[in-house]
Amino acid sequence: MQKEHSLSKNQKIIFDLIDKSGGPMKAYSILFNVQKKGIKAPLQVYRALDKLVEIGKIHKIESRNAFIACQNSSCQVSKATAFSICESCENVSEISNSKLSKYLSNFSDNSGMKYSKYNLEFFGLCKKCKSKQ
Amino acid sequence: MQKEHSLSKNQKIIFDLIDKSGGPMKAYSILFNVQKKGIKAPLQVYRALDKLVEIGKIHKIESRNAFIACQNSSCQVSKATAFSICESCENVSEISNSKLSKYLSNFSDNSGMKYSKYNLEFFGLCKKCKSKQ
DNA sequence: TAACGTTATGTAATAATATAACATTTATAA
DNA sequence: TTATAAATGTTATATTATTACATAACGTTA
Repeated sequence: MQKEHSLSKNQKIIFDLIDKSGGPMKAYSILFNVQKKGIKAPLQVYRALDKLVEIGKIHKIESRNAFIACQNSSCQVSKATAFSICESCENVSEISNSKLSKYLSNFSDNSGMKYSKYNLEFFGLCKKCKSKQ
Repeated sequence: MQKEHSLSKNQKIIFDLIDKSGGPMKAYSILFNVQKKGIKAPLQVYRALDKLVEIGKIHKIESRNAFIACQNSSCQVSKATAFSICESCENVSEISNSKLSKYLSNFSDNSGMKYSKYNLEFFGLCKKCKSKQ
């Protein structure tokens, strides 16, 4: 049993917003959406985002500067993430494929470096966008 | 035989700088370094970077907002990239491992989405930094 | 070479993303 | 309950990237 993180007020507000949105959200869009709840400054948002990333409740989509709620219930920490990104509609989903994660977690090259973390982003067209072409 | 891209003036200046640096460079650091060569504005840098990324001469390290010269001579287009990043000294190197690239290029999940591109970033401590701990 | 389309360049302004610095408050644990 | 860590609030600013518009260079082909 792992320790459950109880979120602080701002962390909870921001996590709930991202989680409910169902997709990736950008920091300033989050800020705009939580201003009515008293969160007024970028730093308040970034601090909550940092913490949420740290504990694995959300992930950052690096190529998009956006944040998405973890869709993988077993994901306690963000150390092995993989996403599929549609280059047309920008839909993002988290890939949870145990073969892939096993393969990457065990990957080592000839540098002698041991990797403790990875992030993988796949790009293409989702089914919907493909059919619209 | 693939078409050889001849770089324009600005593209060449900027590629040479990044290539010679031997590591990742950030856009505004590039700008600072090429001002003596007449490139004065961010947009001139970003335009050259965009083109160089497009033709595969450089890659963007998304998690660092930095650009590195392609270290893989066979890399004509940036569609399958993997990097190893040291979280202490920020050294970055491109991984060229045919098994890995084959595995990822052929990867498909149950979404039915066919991926045309991917970017993978591994994180850890390089040998040097590990030994210093 | 003239005319055309495409690619690259120059320049100014501004948008979007993220952090520094400092003061204060709240939660946690010894 | 006191001390320590974690979170918050606020202002200012740093960093990264794009919009908009004007001009120049290049490549093709009539």
